[in-house]
Amino acid sequence: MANVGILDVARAAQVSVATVSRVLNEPEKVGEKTRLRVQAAIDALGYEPNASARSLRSQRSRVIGVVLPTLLNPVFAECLKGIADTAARGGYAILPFFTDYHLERESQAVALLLASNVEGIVLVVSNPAHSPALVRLGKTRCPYVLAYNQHPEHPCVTVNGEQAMIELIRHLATLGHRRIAMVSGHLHVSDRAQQRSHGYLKGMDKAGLAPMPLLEVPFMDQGEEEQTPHSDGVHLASVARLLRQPERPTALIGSNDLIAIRCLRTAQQIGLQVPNDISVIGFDGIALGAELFPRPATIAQPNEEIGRQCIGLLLEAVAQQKTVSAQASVLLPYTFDRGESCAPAPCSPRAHTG
Amino acid sequence: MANVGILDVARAAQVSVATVSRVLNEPEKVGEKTRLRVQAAIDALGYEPNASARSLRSQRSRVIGVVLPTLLNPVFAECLKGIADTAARGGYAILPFFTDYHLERESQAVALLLASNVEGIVLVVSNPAHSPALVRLGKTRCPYVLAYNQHPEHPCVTVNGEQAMIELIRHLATLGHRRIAMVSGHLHVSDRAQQRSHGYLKGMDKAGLAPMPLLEVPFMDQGEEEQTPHSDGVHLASVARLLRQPERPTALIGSNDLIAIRCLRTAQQIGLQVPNDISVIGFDGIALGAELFPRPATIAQPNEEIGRQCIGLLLEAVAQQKTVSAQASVLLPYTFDRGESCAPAPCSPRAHTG
DNA sequence: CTGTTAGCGCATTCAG
DNA sequence: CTGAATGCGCTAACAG
Repeated sequence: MANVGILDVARAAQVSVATVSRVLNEPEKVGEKTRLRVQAAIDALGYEPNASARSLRSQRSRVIGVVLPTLLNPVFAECLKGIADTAARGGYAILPFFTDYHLERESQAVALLLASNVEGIVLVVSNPAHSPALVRLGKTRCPYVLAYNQHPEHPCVTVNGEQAMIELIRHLATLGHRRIAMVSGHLHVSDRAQQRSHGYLKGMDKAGLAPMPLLEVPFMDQGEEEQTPHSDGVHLASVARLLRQPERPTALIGSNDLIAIRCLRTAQQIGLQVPNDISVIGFDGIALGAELFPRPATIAQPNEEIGRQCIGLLLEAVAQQKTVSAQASVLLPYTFDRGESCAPAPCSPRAHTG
Repeated sequence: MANVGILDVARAAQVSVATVSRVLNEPEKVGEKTRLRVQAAIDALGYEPNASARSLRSQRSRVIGVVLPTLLNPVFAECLKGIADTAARGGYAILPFFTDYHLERESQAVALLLASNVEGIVLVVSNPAHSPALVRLGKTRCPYVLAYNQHPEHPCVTVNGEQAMIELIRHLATLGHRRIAMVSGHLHVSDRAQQRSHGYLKGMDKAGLAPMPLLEVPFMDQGEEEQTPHSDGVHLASVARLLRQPERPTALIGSNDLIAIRCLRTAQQIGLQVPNDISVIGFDGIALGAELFPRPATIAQPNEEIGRQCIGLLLEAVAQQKTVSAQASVLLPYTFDRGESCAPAPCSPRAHTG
């Protein structure tokens, strides 16, 4: 049992509790001999320092708080893996909360985390520009880092989604695509979606192409209530409608991989060949994509690395007793993974040649 | 900031700290008037009780520990969602650890959790029959519940994987399948895989069919090291070989959905039509399956519900100051989701008629 | 290098 | 119903 306290160890090792505490926290300040004896006692008794007491006394909880939208989107699961691994390696545990994209739950999570004496927080908020949770955090000395969000006044770890989109459009244009459509999750709950759709518009403009109306679809990892199930599986009605038109797009971009995968399904259901009839491209680079057929093209983010870097910045700040500055923000490189769902535009369906 | 202590509130409300503590923990024992005044002070100052101090003093951390193999398999992500949601609803936070199927990390996680004063633990171990982590836990008063594992001497929440497999085989036999093969993750790291493959053998036997050699494949969510990447995506060499044989199976069962999805890909890559040429069936019922085309058939487990029930049992036990008994184990119902990857056996490739 | 001692912030006896 | 006092288990001064 864990009911063996520091005092028991001290007695067993014939030393004072202070010495035991030292071999635990500052081993170098203890004599070789004593240290070994204490360590032996610790091992023998199976002593584990009480985390609560330690945290209360030292104001160091050895816990990092995490606030994520959802685990149902593998992006965040992958990121959390990076976070968890790195934190564990640094001797930290994590205390995660999931918000399902609800603003109140973002604030609530931050409040709970602060009360828990977490030494730092990594979070993904809906929109850093209008975030009650961030305001609350800002009044604090608690270091924090945003993941996936982007804002000049906050420390962020992400990729340049707008830039990535612009390059993607250029690439698609090179492949002969002219009718390129975008399907996005709700813009009001995600600055990522906003940036990406913005990049889409900008990219289309730069490429001299006419943007198509943005399709905003409900997204399974948004909101807590289930949607009406369809007997034949998930179905993106508006996308299906679009794809049935003679003037259908030759390329379809999902604002994230989950949406892209659903687009893929919708296209295949309709009987379109991917990528021969239509190219489908996603954003995120979730690992699961590699298992699919066709492997969806995607703008791949280093999701685990994003998590790792967040913890890295946080622990660095913690060590220096300061918060993470906005200048410490890092933009990680993304890569375009062509997968098997992206090809040159087909010439066939009434394409305006030239 | 959270640096407002109970004493500040007490002063502001003109009461003693004891009274403030009471309105927080036993409001009914405080006079209406006093309570309101104190509550007002709490709100005004934005007071949040210090979790560490509270935990230290009361031995109640309001935290549930969680030990899972990995987040890269959506099964556990979904389960964790159920855990997190239910825990939060009950006023509990979660402290998760991920083991990547390493036994030592299971023990280590349990040790850390015990030291953190968690009030209960839900875990998925490799094999409950030989689990150092469980042995350690058993010496404790800390209530725990196993998820997905199955063992008569431990409280477990899962589905009957063996039974499910037997029924699946029967169903496949009904559909005319005779050459049914199974692809499994490493058996030595998962009692689920063992049960499922055992069910396969039993089912084949009952159906009067000859079992085919079990294919054991490396699995992406096992082990921490990455495997050699293949330029054209993940490739199950042994499965591909099997599928190229003239006497190839007409149905392929993956011991979990991730494996099934990879089998799907492999089959499609080879040029087989699913489900016309071959049926592919998985196990787990991960939500993402519904987005794929073809939607993989699967034995669907209520993953979130499994998580919920674990927390339910745990909180119940915590309330009664006792551990969860093995008798409290629950076997949840599974359902066979035919998806779009399972069809009657084709007559064509050299099938032994009769 | 090691021991002694004083709280960290709160919940909980025990009086009143 | 409320207040004063005690200590949860540990770390951090400060002595020695």
